[in-house]
Amino acid sequence: MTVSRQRRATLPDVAALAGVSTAAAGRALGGYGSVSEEVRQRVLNAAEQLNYRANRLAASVRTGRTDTIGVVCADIESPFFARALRGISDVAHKHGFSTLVTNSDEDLTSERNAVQLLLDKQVDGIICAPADVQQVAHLAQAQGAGTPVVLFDRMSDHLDADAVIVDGVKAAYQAVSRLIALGHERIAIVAELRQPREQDWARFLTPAADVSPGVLSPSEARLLGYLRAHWDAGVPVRRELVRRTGAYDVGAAYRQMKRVLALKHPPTAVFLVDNLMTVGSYRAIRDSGISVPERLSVLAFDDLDWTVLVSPALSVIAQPVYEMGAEAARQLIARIRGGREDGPGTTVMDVTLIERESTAPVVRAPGPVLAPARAHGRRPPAARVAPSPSGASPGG
Amino acid sequence: MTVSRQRRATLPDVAALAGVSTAAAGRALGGYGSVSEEVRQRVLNAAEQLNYRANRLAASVRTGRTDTIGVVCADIESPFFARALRGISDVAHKHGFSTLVTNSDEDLTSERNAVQLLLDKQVDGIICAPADVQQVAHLAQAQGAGTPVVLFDRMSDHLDADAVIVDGVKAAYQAVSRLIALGHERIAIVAELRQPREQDWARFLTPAADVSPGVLSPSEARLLGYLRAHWDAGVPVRRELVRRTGAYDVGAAYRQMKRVLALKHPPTAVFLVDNLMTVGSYRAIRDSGISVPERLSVLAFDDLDWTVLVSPALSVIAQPVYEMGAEAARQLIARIRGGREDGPGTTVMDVTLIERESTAPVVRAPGPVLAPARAHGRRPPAARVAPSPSGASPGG
DNA sequence: CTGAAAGCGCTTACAG
DNA sequence: CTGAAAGCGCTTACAG
Repeated sequence: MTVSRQRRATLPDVAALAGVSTAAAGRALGGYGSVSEEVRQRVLNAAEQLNYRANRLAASVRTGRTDTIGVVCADIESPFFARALRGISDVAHKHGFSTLVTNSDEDLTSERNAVQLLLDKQVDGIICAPADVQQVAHLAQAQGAGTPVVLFDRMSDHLDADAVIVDGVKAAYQAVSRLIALGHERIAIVAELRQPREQDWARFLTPAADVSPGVLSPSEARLLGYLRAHWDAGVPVRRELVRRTGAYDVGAAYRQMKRVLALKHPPTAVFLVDNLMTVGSYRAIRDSGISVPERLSVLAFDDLDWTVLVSPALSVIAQPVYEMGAEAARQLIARIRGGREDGPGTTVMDVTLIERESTAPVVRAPGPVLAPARAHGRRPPAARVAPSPSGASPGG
Repeated sequence: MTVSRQRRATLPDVAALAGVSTAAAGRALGGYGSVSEEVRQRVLNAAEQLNYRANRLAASVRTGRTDTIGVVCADIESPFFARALRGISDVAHKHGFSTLVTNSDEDLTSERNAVQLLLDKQVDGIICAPADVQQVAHLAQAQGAGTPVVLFDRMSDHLDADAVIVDGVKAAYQAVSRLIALGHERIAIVAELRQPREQDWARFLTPAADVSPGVLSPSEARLLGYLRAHWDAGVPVRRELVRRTGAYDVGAAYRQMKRVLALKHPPTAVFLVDNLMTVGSYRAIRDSGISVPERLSVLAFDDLDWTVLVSPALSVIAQPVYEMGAEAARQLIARIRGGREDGPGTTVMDVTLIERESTAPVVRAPGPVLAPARAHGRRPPAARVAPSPSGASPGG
């Protein structure tokens, strides 16, 4: 079954049928310049008859605008970016822009290629969640060539651009402080922390250190908040409770969580730093048969579909993900339109700590912490005890 | 801080610097036609010096190709489409195509606009999950204008196009038959079923009816499989157990599930037809405090991150989502490249029934089915009993 | 292999 | 308001 591919009608076709010049036809259809009502009607009729649709590419070549926003996600499959994307595209559409979405998979080379592709396709501006906050020369170059850039979820000291973020340090600080207030002193953290940067951790360990958020990846920021919450509460940080996966990888999170639970002195609480870490770690917790929150309090970054479906429901730090995307789009469009005279700025959005059922006051563990797998959630709840007054960690 | 926007170098700029014609420069950089090695080098050097990047838009205007695939998702936020999108874009990139992603939100008007936008942007082909399998004239028109279309997740008798789908009738039949084999006779189903089509259901109710999959939406296909499994097993279909939400809406699924659980003769099993229905319904089940699988077996369509995180782990019908996306992209690219002589065809992918912990043999319910909310998962497991030999539904 | 010219389908000054 | 012409930045026949 062969479909006859009749050539698409072009502007000259319409103009000829309407008996006017191409220029007039373009003006009538494109909403620029001025035309008499009579010509407009003739052209509109002709266009309809020919089923005419303007070739936006051709127009873009001429005008230099594409009415398109390029987006570089770090992981398009994660609920975080999926939701943010919706915020971005809702705002974009409202303003007559479409979005061209790419994915870096947290890989710098992929990100550079993605940015290049967007630039080649002449997007009017770029929203990017940079894979590496230290390596952003390609973004600076885009800016230099006249394509505005808005950073999303991560900011960088090496780029003078608008950014829409959450204060990861503060959010983690709030989360971990809450756990400490519940009496926990052995709090594990599972985080990506791609770059080891152990030397920087040492620097972070100096309470007075002034660390710019623009040199921290999201997971580093959250680690810093974790550390600061400990210092401020006078709770020592246990190195073995800080678990680095090295990548945004569910399996790695699973393994790190398993490992930390198998310690002679296991944690009584855990802070999971993003949704991938949460999925992997939570699976490990479930497989280990540890009862939550009796033996282990769990607090996770990012609210997800399923956080209320598990038993007990997960306590979380919720980010305003949709709104973050929407705001990034708004800022970018303002730059594209040239309506902003001010220099680049950073917009910090607020998070919300939602306490559900997975966090509870610490309880003295009398026996072994491991229980048979699958028994999880079927045992009677352990008696809840007030936080132990002393700061001593439970005896081995 | 003003960034100096120096004009981007163009092909004539490069040609001038290299001391050759624009045509030669284009050939050297574009990989078409032939150039001497010496010219190539001079041009490459010049391009590098000027930081030249070809304007792909301009090239597209000339060639009529954009190396871009348009995608119309029904819900970009759902894990199903997010994963499929990855399959699509992985294959697309491998073949030198990028993707332009739009979203219909299951709305026909949005879909028409999206398709129009993609066409205006001159995409080389379109992958679409049509919101309405009956209303696809806009897609036929795209095909007529020479833009190939591949249907994804849903096929239509009204469009002669390639399609990549799962056999929803068969998959649901398999799922529900399994529940029946476990002794369940009161099996609820929660499904979108936007159009009431009650008259068609009546037709479906005739076992012999030959229903073409191309006239069914995914949820209708799954309903049909549900019905057929009942007939073939000689189990009567209870109208009150067929719950229609009318939209892909988590809240509506929650309400329908609540309602069916509140029936005097509640179901002993439930089949959840897609991931949104599952999230909403599962929340209702949890809030109702019904113990799974003791009082209610749960079987859901689509495997998700969290299906193994809840207690008990959910039994599911898993679709090969990534592979479905990849295959759709492969087929579309083959059409674009013109390498296919055969007519359009439908590719049906296999699903897998994964039995985990949420499905079990039916048990006679001695007392009331409702238990206090939140008690869920904390009670000792009910004794498991073999399926009752008679087909009688439990007494009220 | 190479270049001058035309052309893709639009929009934009520029006269009238 | 209207049209003839030039131009956006490429690629494509067409001669040489």
